[in-house]
Amino acid sequence: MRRQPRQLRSQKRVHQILDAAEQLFIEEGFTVTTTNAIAARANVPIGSLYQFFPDKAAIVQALARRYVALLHQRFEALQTDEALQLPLSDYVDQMIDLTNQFFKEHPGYHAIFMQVQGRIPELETIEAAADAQFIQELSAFLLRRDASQQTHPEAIAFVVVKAVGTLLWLALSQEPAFRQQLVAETKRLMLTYLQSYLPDAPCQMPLPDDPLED
Amino acid sequence: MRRQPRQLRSQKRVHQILDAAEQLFIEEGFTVTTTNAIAARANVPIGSLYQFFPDKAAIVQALARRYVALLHQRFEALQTDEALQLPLSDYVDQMIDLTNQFFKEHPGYHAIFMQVQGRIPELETIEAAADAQFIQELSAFLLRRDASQQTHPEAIAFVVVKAVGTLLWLALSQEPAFRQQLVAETKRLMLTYLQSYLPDAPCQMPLPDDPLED
Amino acid sequence: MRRQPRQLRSQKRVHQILDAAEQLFIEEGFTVTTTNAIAARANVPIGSLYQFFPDKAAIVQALARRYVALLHQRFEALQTDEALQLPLSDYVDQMIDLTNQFFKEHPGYHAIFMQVQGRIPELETIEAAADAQFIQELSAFLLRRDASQQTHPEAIAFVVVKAVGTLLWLALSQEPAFRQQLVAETKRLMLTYLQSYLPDAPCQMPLPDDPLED
Amino acid sequence: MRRQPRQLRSQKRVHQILDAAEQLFIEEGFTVTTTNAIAARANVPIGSLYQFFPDKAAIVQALARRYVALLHQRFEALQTDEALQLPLSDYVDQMIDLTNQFFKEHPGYHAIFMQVQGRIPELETIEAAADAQFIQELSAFLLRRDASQQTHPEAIAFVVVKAVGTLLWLALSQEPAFRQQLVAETKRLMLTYLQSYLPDAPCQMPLPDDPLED
DNA sequence: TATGAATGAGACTTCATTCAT
DNA sequence: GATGAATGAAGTCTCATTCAT
Repeated sequence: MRRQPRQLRSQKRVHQILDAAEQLFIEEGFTVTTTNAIAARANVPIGSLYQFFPDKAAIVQALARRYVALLHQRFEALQTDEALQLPLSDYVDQMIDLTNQFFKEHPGYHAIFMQVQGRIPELETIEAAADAQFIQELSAFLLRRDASQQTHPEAIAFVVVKAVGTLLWLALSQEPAFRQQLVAETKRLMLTYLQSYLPDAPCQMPLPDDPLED
Repeated sequence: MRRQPRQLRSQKRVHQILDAAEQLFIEEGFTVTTTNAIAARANVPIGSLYQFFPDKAAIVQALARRYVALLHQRFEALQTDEALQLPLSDYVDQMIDLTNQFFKEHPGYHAIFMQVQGRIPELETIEAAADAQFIQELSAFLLRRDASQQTHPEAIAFVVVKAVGTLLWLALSQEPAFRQQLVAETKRLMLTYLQSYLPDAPCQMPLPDDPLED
Repeated sequence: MRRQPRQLRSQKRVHQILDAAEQLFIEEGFTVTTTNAIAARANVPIGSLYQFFPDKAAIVQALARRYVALLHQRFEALQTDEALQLPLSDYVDQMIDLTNQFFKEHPGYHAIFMQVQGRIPELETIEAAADAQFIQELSAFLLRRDASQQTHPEAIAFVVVKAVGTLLWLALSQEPAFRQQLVAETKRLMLTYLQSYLPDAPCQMPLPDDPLED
Repeated sequence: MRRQPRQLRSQKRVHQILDAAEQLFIEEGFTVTTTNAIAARANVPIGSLYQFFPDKAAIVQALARRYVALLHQRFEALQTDEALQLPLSDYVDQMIDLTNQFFKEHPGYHAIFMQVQGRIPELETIEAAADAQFIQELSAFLLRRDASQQTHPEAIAFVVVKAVGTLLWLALSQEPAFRQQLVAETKRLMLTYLQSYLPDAPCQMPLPDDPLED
């Protein structure tokens, strides 16, 4: 960002811009969305937009950071000492419900990261950093559950983070009934996988019972 | 396509164009790549390009169809009667090796489908049709292995197809050592998941042994 | 024309081309119509088209000449000795009915001459020559009716030819009822005008009675 | 228009663009004239041109509206109560002189309307509305002069408006001497025609005396 | 500091015409 | 002579960014 917005009005403007950009990126796509369109939707003069953001890329970056901070904040709440006591299936349930909820609330998250693929190096960096943090936390968590055998917790965490992310995101655009099935299957996918590494977990694996979802 | 290339030379030209487009889409991204750049890279006059493709979108579509046909052809070779006799772990190994191999050979596959997200409706259709076919075949295959309990094979197949696709694609851009771990973990992910539905398979799940990779 | 078509098939082709061009110029306009479209509509290879016509302009010119010859041929039939004996009102009636009929049969006539305005010098020449001939014949005809006073028959004939041409052409695209009124008014316009120069004509000028028209 | 030019400089720019377009349309024709050429002639960057006009068609439309407004303004000044007292021949003289003067000053008027025939629907609408207004005013005026017999003043007004428009426009491109004759003949054409509907006017119709013209 | 009109390189696409087959 | 694939100059229009006000 070009200028740190100290005044209240400025901070509001930055938020307006990011919200407008988010909407337009979702509705129209990143490339198609013009900076003038963002400014117009945000009710902010284009000149002011460029006072806060040096270029279009900076807007996506700020948006990405906002997403990452938000998701991370929610995710952290799950990696507590109490969570260590939960049955693995409960932990998986909560993690996936949390992620699913986040995607429902922020459909721009993946949309942006996918569309901008490889065109804004800084974005890759942000994504990589965010992933690294998730993976780091998740693998630490797994080690705390069972430090005995795991030789490569980063790969495991990577698989968990990315598979969950993708499946839940794709589920979003499916018919409601199918989407529920997909969410349930994602949970089962993760549970069976993690169970294979955490043998203390109970072996019974009931068929999913399609719990009601809002 | 505007004109069906009947002569040999024309068919070669169409391939040149698609190859050039593939390279550039991977190197630069879809939006940034210009039709003139594609024509230049293909050593084909821009006018000739437009004789075969009505617009830029048609090029990605042709590329997508080419990918889908190729991948499907390989995939089909796996869904044989003999494959039904294989241990599940061998089947999963082969499926994932095959997909991994395809992605290594055609790094444009996912790149294109991800980048063009939502901007070319026809492309969504092609992707949806391809997915539907994979999912259909995979779920039919799973049913033939064990028709007893499965209530929603489409959701299972969806999860398998999409998770494998994403993880292997992401693995591609990782360091070789880590990539090998990811491929192995993807196999384990799929195997534990499918085993939970096909209980006839043996329960022993050895730790991955990081096989050498080229 | 590049080559005189001697063979029967060639002559047929030239006609096909002109007919196709006529249709397309009327339907789409001169500029928008491509030579390839003309060839396609005429079921003639584009290469053959260019064997007969050196360029697009040559096609319009040939078309123009075809129109002019046809209209002139009809017009000549009116400038006879017997027509000299007719009451002026009958002569005007016939001339206007003839022109109206021609425009109905050949809606491309004016369409082409108006649209190409100033872009093909040769076309101007053709039009000027055609006009000159009409004006010449008409003024000769008027002189034969009454040579006593007329000092500038060319101006009179110009006014007659152009006013009739424009009004009937515009009438073509009006609602049938209004078009009939316009044709009748055009007759009255010409009759009153010519009567003022040919005083032997009867003075009674009945209101038009809207004769039925097909 | 895309943006209403509020500042004085912007309004000047719009006028520059319209003036440049007018010149080029007259000199080269509508289709041949490029938007870049218009911008260059107007000394305005092409981007600025597109700030005011969404596309090439919009430029002709604006031009057409400018013409129509101007001509109508002049024409209105003629349809006064005093004009009702004028001898018909004076009224016709003034109307035709006015139109002739307008065409001399704005040779683009008819040029544009004729060349664009049928390619820009909005232009047809503008022309039709303008014609309707002229015809409406003229027929109202004629009715006020003599309401007794006229059964279809719209057709009469149509004939007057279109015949005068065409003849004076064609006269423009003739040699001066012949042009004067044509203008005089146009007056006579109109006078004899209208006299046949307004019998109170004197019957004497002197031969035109070729008044000097600038 | 705030504004938004101005800028122009460059994208996509067309089509009259040629010429190798 | 007949064909139609090949050609590329040129047209329309966009949009990220600046800078005078």
